Amino acid sequence: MFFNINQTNGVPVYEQISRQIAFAIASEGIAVGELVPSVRNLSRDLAVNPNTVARAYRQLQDEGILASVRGEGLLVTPTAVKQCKVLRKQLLSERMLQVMEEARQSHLSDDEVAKMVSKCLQKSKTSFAKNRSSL
Amino acid sequence: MFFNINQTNGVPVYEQISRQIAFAIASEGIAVGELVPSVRNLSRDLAVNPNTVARAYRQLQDEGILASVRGEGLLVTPTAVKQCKVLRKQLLSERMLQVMEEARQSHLSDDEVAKMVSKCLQKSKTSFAKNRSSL
Amino acid sequence: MFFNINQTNGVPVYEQISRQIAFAIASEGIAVGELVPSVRNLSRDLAVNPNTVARAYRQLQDEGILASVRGEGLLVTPTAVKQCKVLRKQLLSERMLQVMEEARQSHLSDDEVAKMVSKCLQKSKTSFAKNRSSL
Amino acid sequence: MFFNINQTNGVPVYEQISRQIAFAIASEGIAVGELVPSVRNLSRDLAVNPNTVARAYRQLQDEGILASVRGEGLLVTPTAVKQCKVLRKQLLSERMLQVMEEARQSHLSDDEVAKMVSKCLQKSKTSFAKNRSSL
DNA sequence: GTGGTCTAGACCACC
DNA sequence: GTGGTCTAGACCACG
Repeated sequence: MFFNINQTNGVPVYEQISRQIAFAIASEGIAVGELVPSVRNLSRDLAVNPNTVARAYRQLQDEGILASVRGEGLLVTPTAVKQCKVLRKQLLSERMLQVMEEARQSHLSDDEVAKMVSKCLQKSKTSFAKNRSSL
Repeated sequence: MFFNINQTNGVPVYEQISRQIAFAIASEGIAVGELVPSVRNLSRDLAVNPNTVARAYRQLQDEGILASVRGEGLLVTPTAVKQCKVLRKQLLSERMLQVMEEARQSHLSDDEVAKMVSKCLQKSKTSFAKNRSSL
Repeated sequence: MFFNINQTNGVPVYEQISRQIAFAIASEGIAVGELVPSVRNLSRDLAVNPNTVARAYRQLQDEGILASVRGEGLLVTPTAVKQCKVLRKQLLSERMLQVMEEARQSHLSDDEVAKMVSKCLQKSKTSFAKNRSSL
Repeated sequence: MFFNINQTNGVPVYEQISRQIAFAIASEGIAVGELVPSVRNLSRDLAVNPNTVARAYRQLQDEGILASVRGEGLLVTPTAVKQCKVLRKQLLSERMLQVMEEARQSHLSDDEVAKMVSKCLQKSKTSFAKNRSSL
């Protein structure tokens, strides 16, 4: 599993965590019935406070994506994959739409917007490939 | 001028304002040498606390985009258009890249990402047209 | 408003708080559109940590019962009364049923259970009256 | 003997066990001098960690309700029935009173509370009958 | 070892 | 002043 926490982009850390966990479940990087990393381990790996991880996990529990097993840990519920796939699409397209609308408001021409989009798409592809190969 | 303030999307209101002022300047919706709306008026129009507008203006002054004229108000500096055009590109592509990278991280396929992008682009176009016509 | 926090009965404090806020809304002790007590004030009054109150409030926000207004506080949403009335019935009857089932399991006779119930009902009535008059 | 363990209602499992053992003794479902089920057997039957059963038994030993016989197991002490009857009444009426007080605090009218009580009583009766017949 | 709750206190953003 | 986030660390319950 690979996490990418950015402490300075304004997005709450707990939100980044819960989101990335959900994405991992959606893409079946974490299987149903499996335990997610323990609060303590993950907090150590990400160098964040355990409470922050706990909050992310609590959020996922509230959504029925994780369930706690006493003394064991938190496991992925049977319905989680479906939920996470929906969630992923929602979250991403929500943000994407926001950006696109801001682009429109900026009075850039259609062409310029389109150009910027394809540039960013391309850039993200290469940066993603780079991160991937560095694992 | 048309502003689009969203009180609930997490983006600070003062930043939405300063950004949209800057975009308006970039697209020459507000001309160099012209006065921007007074804090009082704008805050009334946007149904926002005057301090919030004042803060947005202060930020633009700090960046040299606006300058105060005693007893008159705030006017757009000669260098503002250039600065705002740069700023606009920076801000937009920064956010756009962020979103695209998140899309990559979500393990959606290139196709799915591309489809989502074009959908959002399209959607933003229509919603923008709608808002525009309703002015 | 009167709160009754019990630090030692096993029920999480944040849960007691959110529940009692919800009950207050259900009985219209706090009106729609009104602000609930500030985190800092309530935490001081109840002698609990502000984070504990914040957690209770966050839970109510997640349920759509409260909504935050930046720089102002948290207010009761228009749909809250309805939701809280439903919630109240749910929470109470859930607990009540649990107790009744435990009573059954204890192999007490119907008569003995009924007697115990009416005794407790009576007792709660007088204790409630007492608390009420002592306000 | 029939146990009814609920892993998810917040009540510690070991307490559910010790309580139900005590109730069984109170109603003479387990006779004085008899051995209670072995930790190993009971933990298997209840699908619970042996430590959890051991803890429940330890608690009952501490209260003098069970006593260990080397090489044999744990037996019900002569004073147990009396103690358990007292305990049962205490535990049940304590919880029941708690619920009733919460009902009062919720500002439901006497009538509504009474209605809810009788409903739950009824419901518990039928659910108990059902469980009983399914043994 | 696991998660859950709570405290104390810092810092930020907004009004 | 308001809520929101995060850290640090304690204690509990459970396995």
